[in-house]
Amino acid sequence: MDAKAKARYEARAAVIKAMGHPTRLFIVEELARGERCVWELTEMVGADVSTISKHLSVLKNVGIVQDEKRGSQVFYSLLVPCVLNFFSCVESVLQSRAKEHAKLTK
Amino acid sequence: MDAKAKARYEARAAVIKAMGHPTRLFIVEELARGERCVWELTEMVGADVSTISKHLSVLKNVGIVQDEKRGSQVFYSLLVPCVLNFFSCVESVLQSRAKEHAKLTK
DNA sequence: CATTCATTTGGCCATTCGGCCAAGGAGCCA
DNA sequence: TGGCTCCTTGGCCGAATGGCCAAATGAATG
Repeated sequence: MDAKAKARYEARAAVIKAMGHPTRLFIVEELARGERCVWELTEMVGADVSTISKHLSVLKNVGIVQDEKRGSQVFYSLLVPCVLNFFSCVESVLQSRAKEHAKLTK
Repeated sequence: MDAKAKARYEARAAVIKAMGHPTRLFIVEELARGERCVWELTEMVGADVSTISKHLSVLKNVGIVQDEKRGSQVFYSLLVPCVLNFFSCVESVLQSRAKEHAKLTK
């Protein structure tokens, strides 16, 4: 694996990694329903505002969401909806794992 | 978000998180071509065998790959091929980011 | 049964992550 | 202007991650 290939895998991994956190996963799913401002998400998640803000900046930095300031509020929205496709695949991974587990405990 | 919902997001995030590492991403892509034993992957990646072995166990624990011992070697294979769908979406995230960047530097 | 080869596991260390709190803008309204 | 609300940033700290080396395990072969 040369340096160029390595950089490509790192860029890809960064995007996926950004989704690899329960709170950020929740945020992405919620933004799929429509734009939300920071305190709305904060209320839903039940964490500190600063925590949510940092999660949002992670998602923004990799290009999954975008922000728009309107008045005193900042509204976030999903920039790349195809990330939602992850969910169905993840579910099938979880199911296949459940199946494996059942097999082992048979 | 109640405890049950939280647990569901954690389980999902764990699967995605397992993909969120350049080396593991490479391994998944390579296993999509067919089964590989540990040292083959080790050679391709160019890291320590123990490192690769640990990456493989991460992927195995979340149910993305499976292992099969044959003789003195352990062959890994992709259990849930739909994870490959991630790649095209990740590419479009990267492209949308590139586009944003171009807009900013205009 | 000793040895060798393929892999996993444990330990250690540096780095990153994720959470909260506190402080710092930025816009709005009196 | 002063004070409010909304959000971001910096700092701190405990926990998790990722890498290597060294040691343990397990199978195959002499």
